[in-house]
Amino acid sequence: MARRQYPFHLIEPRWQEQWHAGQTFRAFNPGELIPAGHPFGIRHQLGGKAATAEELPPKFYILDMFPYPSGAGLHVGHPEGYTATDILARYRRAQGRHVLHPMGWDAFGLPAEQYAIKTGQHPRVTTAANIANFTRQIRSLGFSYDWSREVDTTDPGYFRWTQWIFLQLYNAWFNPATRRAEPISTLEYPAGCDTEARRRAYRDSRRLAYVAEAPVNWCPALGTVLANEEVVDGKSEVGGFPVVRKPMRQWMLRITAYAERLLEDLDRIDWSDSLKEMQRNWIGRSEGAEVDFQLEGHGERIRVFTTRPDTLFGATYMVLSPEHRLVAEIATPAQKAEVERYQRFAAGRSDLERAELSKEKTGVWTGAHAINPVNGARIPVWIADYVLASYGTGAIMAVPAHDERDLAFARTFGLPVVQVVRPPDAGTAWEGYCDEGTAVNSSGPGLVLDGLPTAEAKRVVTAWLVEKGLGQRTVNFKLRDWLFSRQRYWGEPFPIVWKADRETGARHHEALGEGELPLMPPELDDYKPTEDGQPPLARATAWLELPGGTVRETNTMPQWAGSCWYYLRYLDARNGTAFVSAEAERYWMTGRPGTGTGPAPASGVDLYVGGTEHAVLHLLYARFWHKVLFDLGHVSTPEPFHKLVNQGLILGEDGQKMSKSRGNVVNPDDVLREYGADAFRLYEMFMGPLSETKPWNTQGVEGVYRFLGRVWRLFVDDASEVEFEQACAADPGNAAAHLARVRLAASIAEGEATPGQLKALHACIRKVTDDLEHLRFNTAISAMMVFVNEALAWTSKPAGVLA
RNA sequence: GCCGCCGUGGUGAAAUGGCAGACACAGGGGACUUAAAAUCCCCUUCCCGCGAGGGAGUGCGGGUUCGAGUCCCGCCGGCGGCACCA
Repeated sequence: MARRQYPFHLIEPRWQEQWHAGQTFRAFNPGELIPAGHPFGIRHQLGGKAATAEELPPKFYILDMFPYPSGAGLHVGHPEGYTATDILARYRRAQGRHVLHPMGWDAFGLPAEQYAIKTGQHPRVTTAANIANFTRQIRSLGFSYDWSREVDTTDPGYFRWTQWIFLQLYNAWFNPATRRAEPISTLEYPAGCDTEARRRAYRDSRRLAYVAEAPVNWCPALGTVLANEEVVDGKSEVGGFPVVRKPMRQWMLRITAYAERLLEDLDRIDWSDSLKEMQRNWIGRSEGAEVDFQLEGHGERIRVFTTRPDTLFGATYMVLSPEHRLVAEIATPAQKAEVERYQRFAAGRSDLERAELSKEKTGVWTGAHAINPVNGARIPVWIADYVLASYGTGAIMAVPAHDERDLAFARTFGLPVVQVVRPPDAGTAWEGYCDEGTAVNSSGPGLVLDGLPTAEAKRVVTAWLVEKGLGQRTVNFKLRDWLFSRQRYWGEPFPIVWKADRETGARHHEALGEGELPLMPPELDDYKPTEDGQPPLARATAWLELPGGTVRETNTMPQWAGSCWYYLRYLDARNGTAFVSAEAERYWMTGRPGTGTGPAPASGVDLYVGGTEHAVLHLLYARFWHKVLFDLGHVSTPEPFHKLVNQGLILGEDGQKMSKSRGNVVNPDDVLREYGADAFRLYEMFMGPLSETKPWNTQGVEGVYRFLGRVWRLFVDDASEVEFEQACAADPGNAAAHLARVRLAASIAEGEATPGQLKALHACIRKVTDDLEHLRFNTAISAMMVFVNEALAWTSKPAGVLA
């Protein structure tokens, strides 16, 4: 180990201990007593008072993405974001703002459960041990968190409210007229709902939390289903295990009802373009039309969705998804066997196989024909798995001349291609495919599109379809409802029971009352998932079975449930009667301009820093829950996170992603022991811009460590430094006492600063201030290096300039 | 394939449209030292030159501008996301 540049091992723990003992960074809610001696009370002259929201300084809420406390301990990526937010928290406090800067644990999750399966040790035990280790590591980094607000998603005092929020979703429906969630009691029943059973069925079909039997992503290796967002390239995001489609009865959350608002409200928040774009793409809004095609010799019509109704004249065949409800009806006897064979083939193909073979088109003709409504043309109806059952109407009109996929299919099966759009640059040869242009060959009885540009042609043909009762303008979304149940042990149990009907024996679900929360999970000896998708909770018969044939729901919630609202629990973490008090929520989430400098308080969390891996998971789910809570009057802002910044990934020294198998993982504990928390933090900020991906470099840590040594020597008298070293060598036990005898350097004196010294100081202050406002920590640090390098050369160092 | 972001020394990176490479790392030289470590000083984009100095230079090719790393157009390369979404 290199010689210690300065005694950080004595300085850092001392301050950390003092901050902890004195709750230095505690924030106070309106109405909460502020102890007389607390720094916040002294600074704002509120000591010994219970200040109202009006008396408190304007808020600034700085949030970190709380970690999953894994057994591996803290990763160097965690402190990157945490240091950035901590610097800003301290800066805003210095500006007179009331800063809320909390930390907690996203502690439900698969690793603890898998460890339990292997060892039989209860996840609660390993989770507690991991949290203790994370706490130690994070404390030793000296962050200014308000630990009085610490949350743990696995604490019954926390997940009680996660269950409560689920009940809010369960007991609400989305009113398309008001575009808001409303209590289920406002739901009006259509004619025909004349029995309680029918009303219940209708009600249950409208709830924001509902049960559906649908093909889901089943992961046999994990023994659970997964949300679309958790499946990457046909494999589980966690572990990379194969995922297959399987029809199962699952709990769903109606996030699709909020698709339009989730999209629109991106415009009112301050996120990076790339992140907003990712959410936009995921929501996947597309405008188009639904068009009905009459089947030849059959009463039914086939409805398709298209974004290009202007190409209707080029539709030369139709394709239904293999799962489409009309397939069995329309397949002609001659084709029936082949159609059924194809249906089985398609059903057996995993998502992975579909993705890998996406270039090769497969399909069969049903034997049926449909009539193109614009020109009366007789076109064949095919089935193919390149048409998805779950998007649009599960059926398309194929326009091979103007759609690449249709063209590939048409070429494979020798179907006709008819050009109906001429590209704008008419000079170039038409290669069988083009997007926008001018309509050609597109006129029939009562409808003339020829010569119209694509946008105009869309309008004209849609109006014609509406007039004839053959179609309408439609908007479709890629976003699917959120599959919300998991077959796991280590998650929140659903506050739901299934009651049996006395006459029919059929079961229906009912919610527990709020008074029955928290619903604790049962104790189990065996946490193993089952092969058939039965959750482990189903083994806990004593817990499961209630009087009168009633049984509990045995699925649990996904890990996202707890992280969907933790930023709200921080506002009032110890509240036993509400998930957050209305007053605390209003104070911390709605901005009130007031004294102090810095930007005006934002609506929602002022600054949220975290990794980009949650772009379409946590960040979309949390916005959805927040909007539901907003609609139901539980929170006062439409969006949870005003400004969001993604920290960049920190790579290993070899420029590769850090991983155990590559052996390039940097352990924060080692860095801390060798260089101290300040050097560690400073290095992570000095590496480069916060949002960039950048490789770790231990020599770079030494560079900033040397800088901190220069700062130390700028202030400390050379002779007393030598005495300190000698005293420590002679009597290591009293290092702290030796440290207290270290003197200020003789060159530091009271006295007038020269114009040059003042200029250097103010250039530094100006640069650092400006950089902090824009989160440019690397250049702020370099400005301080410049100043210190210059100050070291001064023979007389005025105390006023250096302090 | 589509969308987004990004291409600057040996490396991490700086640069409201105005002296490209601040600040560091690595490297080279020197001081101190018996020696090493630590510290301090000097050099360090590339090419030519002993030197003074000269020339080139921000992925490539064009353009706008008095002036372009920065703005516009077209390529090439890298990273991330989406990927049969009709």
